[in-house]
Amino acid sequence: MTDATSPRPTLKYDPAAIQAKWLPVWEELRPFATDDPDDKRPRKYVLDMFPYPSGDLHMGHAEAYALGDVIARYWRQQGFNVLHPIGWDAFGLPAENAAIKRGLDPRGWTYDNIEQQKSSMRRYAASFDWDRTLVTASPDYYKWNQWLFLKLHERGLAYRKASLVNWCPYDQTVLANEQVIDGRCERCDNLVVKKDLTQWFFGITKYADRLVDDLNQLEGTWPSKVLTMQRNWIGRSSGADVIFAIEGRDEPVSIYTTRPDTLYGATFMVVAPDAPLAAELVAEGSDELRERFDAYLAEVKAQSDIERLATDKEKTGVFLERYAVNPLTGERLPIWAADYVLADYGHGAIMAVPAHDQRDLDFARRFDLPVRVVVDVNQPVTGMIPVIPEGADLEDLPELDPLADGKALTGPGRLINSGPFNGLSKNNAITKITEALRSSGLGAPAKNYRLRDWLISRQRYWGTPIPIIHCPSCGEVPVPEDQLPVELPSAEGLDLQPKGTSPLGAAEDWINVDCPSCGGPAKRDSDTMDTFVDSSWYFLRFLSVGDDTQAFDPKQAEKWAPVDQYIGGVTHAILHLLYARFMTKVLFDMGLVSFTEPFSALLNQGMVLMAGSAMSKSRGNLVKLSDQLDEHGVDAIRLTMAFAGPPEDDIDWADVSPAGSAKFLARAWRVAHDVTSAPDVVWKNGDAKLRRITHRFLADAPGLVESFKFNVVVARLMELVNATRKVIDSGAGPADPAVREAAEVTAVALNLFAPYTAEDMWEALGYEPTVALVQWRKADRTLLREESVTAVVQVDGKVRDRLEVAPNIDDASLESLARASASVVKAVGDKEIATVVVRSPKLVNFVTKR
RNA sequence: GCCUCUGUAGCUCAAUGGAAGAGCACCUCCGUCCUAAGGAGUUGGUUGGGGGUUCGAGUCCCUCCAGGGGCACCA
Repeated sequence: MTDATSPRPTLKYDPAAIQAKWLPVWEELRPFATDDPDDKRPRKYVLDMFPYPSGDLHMGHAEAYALGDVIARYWRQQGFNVLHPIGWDAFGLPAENAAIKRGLDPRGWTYDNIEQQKSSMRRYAASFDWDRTLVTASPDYYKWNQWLFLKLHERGLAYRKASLVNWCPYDQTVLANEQVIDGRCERCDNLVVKKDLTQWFFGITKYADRLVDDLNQLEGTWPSKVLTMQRNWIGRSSGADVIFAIEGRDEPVSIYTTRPDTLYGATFMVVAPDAPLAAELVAEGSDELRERFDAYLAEVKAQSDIERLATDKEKTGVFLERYAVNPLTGERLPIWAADYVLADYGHGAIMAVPAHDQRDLDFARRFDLPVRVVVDVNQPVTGMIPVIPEGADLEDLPELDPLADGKALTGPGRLINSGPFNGLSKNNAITKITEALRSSGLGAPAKNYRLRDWLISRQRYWGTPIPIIHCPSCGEVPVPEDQLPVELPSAEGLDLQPKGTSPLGAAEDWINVDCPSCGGPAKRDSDTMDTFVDSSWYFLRFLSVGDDTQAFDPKQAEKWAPVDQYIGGVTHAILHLLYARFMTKVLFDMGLVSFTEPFSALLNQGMVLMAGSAMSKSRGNLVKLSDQLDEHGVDAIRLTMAFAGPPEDDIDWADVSPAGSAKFLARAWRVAHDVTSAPDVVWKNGDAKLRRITHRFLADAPGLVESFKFNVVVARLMELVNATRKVIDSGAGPADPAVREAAEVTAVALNLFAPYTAEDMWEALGYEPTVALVQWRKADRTLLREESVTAVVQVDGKVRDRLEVAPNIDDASLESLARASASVVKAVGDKEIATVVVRSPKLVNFVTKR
């Protein structure tokens, strides 16, 4: 029926069939296992942020794991032994809330979801090492959370203190600062209130400097956006502590300022109304003053954070009828209490310099306080050179009157009204005045941080129990290491409803224990740990899953860690990454790891949107991953994720075409099936043009993958397939060796994006599975060279001629060729040539005299 | 308000300071009993606007416009 002239019957590309065909083969082959101790390949650790098992996988997971898998598969093709594990961040509120709602144990709900996600990931063909999974909710994981807690406790890095903490009235639990977004609970979006409670903290502020400084190591391999966010969050600033005497008080008061140069411009002092100092200062005042202060304090405390943070809010405050003394001038400064000064930053008190600080200026204008300019910003300086614009009329310079125009002068300048410091530049004055204060014992250089210690205790059930026993006679007693883990008791019979105290407190059999120290009756700590503790070190546990003698084996850490490439959403740009970085430094100090940063490189993938907005059930724009997989096949979805754009950009599902991806895969697949030559054909006899395209691709793709330009790789692959098709249909034909070569390269490259299709092509081309372990072929450099290139000849920048020349032509020959061109001669006419720019072999430009 | 990134074909993106390109989509044609798959081909641009540096600017500088992100009483 078929003869030479009729088209070959079109083969049917059936994604469902090839998925069913290859999945069991791979399960059998275990191509991604990393358990061979004799493996001599160099190592790479590629890690995707592990998922929270809140249901089946969704489009966001599909994107993240598609992109992470490109990287993992790529490094295998480059000859690396790639560790690419997966686990579950399985503790936390959603499981507990779901359990309450459905009357189930969080355990069952969590593990059911894990099973579902696991089977979806397998079908999705993510190249995970399935022998290295972990679940943070399992006792053999959280035992080591508890162990770490005890280690931090030993080092004074885990401690309990009473403080005003963020409290979510809906979830009935405390929250870390990091979990409060715009004054609202990160999880449930309800307004957060402040509560005075005794809670457990990790001393992350002790590491603040290192957490900032070590970010420099990550410059270039982490998104600069994330580095900025980390720096902002830690919020290091430097300046000076200045000691002010207080009239009628024995003890002086320290304030912190970043602008010691403006000390002569201080016209009043402000203390935080909720700081102990404020209460003390009014204690001896009139009844009327105390009443006014108490009313103000009550008002401030009643404010939600969201109200306090409103920047356009008018300044409020109360004059405390007391005075401080400027240590350099002896000037009396009235002391006010105002809520724009925070009790828990610096010393809870400031010197106010309204001329040079916008907040102080707003306050001064509101309460008619004096404003004195001490830095003349009309004399700005860079280094030693004044930069007043040349010819500027000094009379025309703007008046220095912040009181009138409401704008504080924050820029550089020279000091005025500052006694012996007049004439110094701002930066110079900062040094000089700080030094003057230090030598007379009135101050010292100081640093401050926005970062606060990490509040880790939670009054909820579904988390790691804190391994501390409270004994009436011995106090806080750590659970001895050999008694770990402190297992979470069954939820059965416990009321998990949030009520402000941990549900564990009601587990009588569990909470009451003998004190490990004195043997007397004692109680376990009933709080559980923030789940960010779990995820702060999980990347190390993957190296030693199943080891019940240690959290991780330092020798394995030496071998694999730190993570070479971490992949995850930008939503974790602050919280998770900061905590993992902190924990790594603690482990470094303990001598357990030899590195100080956990993730050498970070890739943030964007989100998957639908028609411009985030997908959600309530919006009714939810695209179900399982539907997409059923309709288009796994490979088409993975390819769509990679092709949609740069990984860090959001993908709008309304803008992409999974059907188009499937069409391309079918084309590629058919090309492989059209190949008629045998695997041992001699490449060099193949079509030269196609071979050049193939080898260009081989040469370019690695660099593109390594710079995460997956979309460009896919576009290049499409070009390659189109070119191959052309040779098959209207060129040298399907038997040409170049066609086979191109098809093989396509199969190997497609393994990155579409592993099922790639495997099936590989089989059609006559090879055994699995294509995932086939090495990337080196490009043949000699094929990349063009035998001739087009040189552009310009006259005065306008293209006048094009010349076909040898790629290695020298400047002189190219110039004389160009000079000989008729169109050049015509364009130059009788004008004189002034300059000739030669950039062989691509360009000659004759510039004429004008 | 401050800082920052990005504006190139309908969409997604390329282009060491040297000819403005690719993929997808669109359109036309071939093919087919019909439809679709499949194949061939053609369109498509003031590189957000303006100014500057340069022999030469998408690329460097200034400015404006638009969008994204971050920070926003942390002294």
